[in-house]
Amino acid sequence: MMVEYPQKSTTRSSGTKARILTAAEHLFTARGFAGVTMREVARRASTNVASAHYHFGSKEGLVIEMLKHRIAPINAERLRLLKEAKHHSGGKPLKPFIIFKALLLPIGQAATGSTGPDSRFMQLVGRSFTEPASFLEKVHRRLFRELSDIFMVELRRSHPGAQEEDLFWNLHFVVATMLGALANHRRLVSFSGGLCNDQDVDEMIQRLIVFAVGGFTASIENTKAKANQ
Amino acid sequence: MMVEYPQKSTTRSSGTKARILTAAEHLFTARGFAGVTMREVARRASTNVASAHYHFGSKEGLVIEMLKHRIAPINAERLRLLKEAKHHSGGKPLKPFIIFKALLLPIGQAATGSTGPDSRFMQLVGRSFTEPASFLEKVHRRLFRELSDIFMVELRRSHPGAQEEDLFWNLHFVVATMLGALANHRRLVSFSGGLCNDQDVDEMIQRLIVFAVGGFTASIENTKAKANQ
DNA sequence: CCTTTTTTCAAACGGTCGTTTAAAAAGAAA
DNA sequence: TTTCTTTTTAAACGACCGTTTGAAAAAAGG
Repeated sequence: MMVEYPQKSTTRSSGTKARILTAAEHLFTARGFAGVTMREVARRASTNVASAHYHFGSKEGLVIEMLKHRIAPINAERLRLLKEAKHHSGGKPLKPFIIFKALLLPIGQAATGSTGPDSRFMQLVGRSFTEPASFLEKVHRRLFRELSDIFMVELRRSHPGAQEEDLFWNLHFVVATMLGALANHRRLVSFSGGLCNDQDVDEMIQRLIVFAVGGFTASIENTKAKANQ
Repeated sequence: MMVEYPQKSTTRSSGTKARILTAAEHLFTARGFAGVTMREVARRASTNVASAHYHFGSKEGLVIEMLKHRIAPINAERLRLLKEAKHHSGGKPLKPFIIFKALLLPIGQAATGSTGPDSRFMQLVGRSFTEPASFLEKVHRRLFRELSDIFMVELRRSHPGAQEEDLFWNLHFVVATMLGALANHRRLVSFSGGLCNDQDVDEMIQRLIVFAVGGFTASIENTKAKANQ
């Protein structure tokens, strides 16, 4: 599913800026940031390179703005689900299952559009983390730092006896599982000989949540057991 | 830890080929495949671009040969550990903990060299999976297809009642966790405010194994419970 | 209408890319 | 040494990169 990028406010431009963003999303998803040229983006958007630079300043600017447009709504939905869960919990600590559902469900929703599942978008997010471009680190910090802090608060509340360090490690593993699973989805299809397909995104997310909660809980329990012995 | 690449057999060359491989490993690790030029590799290896093309044919050839040199020994060690475990099990199915230890320990060993831990190499492997370059897919199939098949055999033996599909999904998640955790290790250090460091690779692998086994087991049990209800 | 601002465009700029050429240097075999 | 093969080198090739220029077109304000 490729989203449409609506105009921010009342500008005079036609849909050129939005077309460039959509084209960039398709191309960067397929071939990475370094593997796509501004000329290709412009051609796919039925415009020219100068127009792309006029709207985004630079190639970096285009990449950053596209990632923001895609990731920000997902993170907003994550925080909304978390707040909703807290509202229904009556002040009690949330269960890990609820916390990680809030973290993982929205990315599945984002990948399930009106035209069916689009695993390419999931690859895009996963890849944005492993691409070595240094300017991406700043974007990630801006986009995910606050999210990480808020989820850590809930994890602390739900595991009062746990070490801070353990919570960080295991949240890291959960995020790693999510990113790795999304980014390398095609390998599963290939190695399973087609037995596992990539059409049912919901199924994948459900499996992912179960795995993440299981790993997280097992790891926390393991450390607790070691401390008690 | 950057390995030294010994000469394959009795060639007339001096260490140029080995120096190019080492230089390529450093640079590709730091900035990705598309982000490094042949000229940079040659300069770091104290030679010139024509020499690199003479030894490796093309930039793709250099990337492929470097990955092979690094990954093949790791996979050999994985198979050795698995065979050793089978030898000690007396014909009984291996426990998931033993299976995943064989899968995950060797990558930790590879990242712990004489000069201390080198998380850059872990990033390299993780990145090689998310880089969009299509020629990498062929390399991965060659390097990991057999490994995947062999580990699947052991997982089937240890989970006789489990669905084939579930085993594939959860092996995928384990590998995804490993790759994601390795590739994005720096984020953990950053988001934990330095509380979790990246110096103790052994600790990381131990935590990874516990998480992986926990997630795998929980997911298999979950499906079994659903089937029985 | 005319003026002013925003948006689009073809063309070009300076640079760097992966790769190749052709000749010199080095090494092995005799 | 002479001959033959392998390795190294400087220089160049053609293509493409991100970005900029300057002017035309379009839209908005009066």
